Amino acid sequence: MSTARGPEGASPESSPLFLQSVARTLRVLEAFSRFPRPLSIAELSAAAGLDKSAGQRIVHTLQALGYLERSSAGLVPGKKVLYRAFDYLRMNALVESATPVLHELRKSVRERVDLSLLDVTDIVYAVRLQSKRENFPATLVGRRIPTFCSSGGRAMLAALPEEEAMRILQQSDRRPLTPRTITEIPALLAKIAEARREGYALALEESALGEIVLAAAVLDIHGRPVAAIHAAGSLSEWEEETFRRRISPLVMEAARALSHTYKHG
Amino acid sequence: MSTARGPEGASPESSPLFLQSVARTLRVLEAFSRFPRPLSIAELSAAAGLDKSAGQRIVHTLQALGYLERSSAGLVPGKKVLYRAFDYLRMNALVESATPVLHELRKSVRERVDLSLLDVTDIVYAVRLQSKRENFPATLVGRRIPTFCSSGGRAMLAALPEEEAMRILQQSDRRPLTPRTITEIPALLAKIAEARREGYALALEESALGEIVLAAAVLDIHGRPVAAIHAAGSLSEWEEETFRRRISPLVMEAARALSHTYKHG
DNA sequence: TTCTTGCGTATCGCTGACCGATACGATCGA
DNA sequence: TCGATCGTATCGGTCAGCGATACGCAAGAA
Repeated sequence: MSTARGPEGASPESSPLFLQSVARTLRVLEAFSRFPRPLSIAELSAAAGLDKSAGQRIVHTLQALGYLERSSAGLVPGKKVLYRAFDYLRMNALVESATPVLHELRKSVRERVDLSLLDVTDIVYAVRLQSKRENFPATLVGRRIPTFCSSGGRAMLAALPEEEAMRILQQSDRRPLTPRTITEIPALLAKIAEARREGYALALEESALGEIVLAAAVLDIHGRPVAAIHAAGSLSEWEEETFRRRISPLVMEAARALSHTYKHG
Repeated sequence: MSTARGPEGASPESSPLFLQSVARTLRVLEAFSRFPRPLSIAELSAAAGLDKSAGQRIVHTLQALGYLERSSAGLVPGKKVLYRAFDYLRMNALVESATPVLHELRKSVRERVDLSLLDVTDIVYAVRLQSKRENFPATLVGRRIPTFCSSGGRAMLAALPEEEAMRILQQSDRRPLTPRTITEIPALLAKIAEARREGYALALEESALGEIVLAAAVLDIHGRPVAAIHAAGSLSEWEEETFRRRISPLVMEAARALSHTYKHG
């Protein structure tokens, strides 16, 4: 997100090894993240900070390669991006071993269960086993939400050295996703401390209204958090206390089964 | 795959608008498709047809941008590729409207159901609702299998003008995936004709042993096939005739519900 | 130990791939 | 009939990127 860096090192972007042509290419594809609709060449160029000519060339090439497609309303991402996601998922040993565990968990909790991966200030959903009808983007693999306001994110922050968790909180864009999103650092630290104490984290309507989510961190062989297992229920069907009591042991057990096994990175 | 082209036009790769730097970048990311394991800079460079220096620069940049990550055993795809897949899926109106339909279908057939998208000689799975334990890569979104030997692919070929279907068959790399894969053009044409007649296509152990798959095509507003809905069962539990009789009406109904609605392209 | 091989990393002068200004035709609404 | 905005195409200048080269390190063989 931000270009802000710690005081320590030279940024990778200023290295002579950093190719602006590569960065430009990816900025074009990333435009759809901010503007999720068919875009014209001009819009893509503007979103990527390019002039019309540069945009035209990059779009032409990406289209020829299948990373962009023309729809009636403009350019959209191409099917090739799905192939690349497949490459990611199939090579990820954690995703592989988590899949049967999640299915098992899904059977016992009978609610939506997810596996998310930690990516500093965000978490990404890598496996999702949904239950009921929900709003569409929220059910997709690749979906990203802020670490600070997700149960899984906070479960992982709780497993990090405090100073490191603090740094991530400070880097985060802490705009609330719902009226109930906790955004103040002290309150977040309290929730993280609670997660450390209990072994799981809970989020009440912090990323979607009406939703209660509980998560536990998956640790790698060095004890560092790499992923989290979530279980999500509806507040129309669950009391907070019942949810905690019934679901947390199952989620923690699933997370423990995956922890300390692989190097995961 | 092949660079072979029809006689008609200048290839997009020879256009002055085609940027080799963009193509090189993507060739690096595509290396994992052929070599699904952590790769060194040297291996990535070789796989992408680059010398060491060019590879070093591109890898450095992709890593800085989060499209490559370092694992203990080498470089692997980065989480950013998942974000791009999310952009694809959330913008795809067909995927969106198919999701509830697939859930409904899943409930009535109680077997794995998928939505696949046509990409000329391949089909890509875009939504997957699995049932039992299966081999891992076969359950992932983004997975690609040849059009000619998948039930969904053949259902879509049946909805194309014959000459166009023929051209796709001829372009295809028709190496068998299992001993039971049908690879001869006349036999394939017969299966396609059957699909056209029945309204659905069937594949018996053609992409995975022990698996019976049945699919129907989803048509866009112009009547062109854009996707297919699959239902997959195990031969240890199903007779072919029972499967056809019980499953085909449900799959065809689901495909019909999605057809002719959106422009889809 | 010493040599070798392969790795990641870093440097640097040359050059052609790419830049961006420019122009043209089509489409669409006002 | 305009003007705005789109996609498309052209072209000479130049700097981003090329690739040869070299260095340090780690692992394995001799």
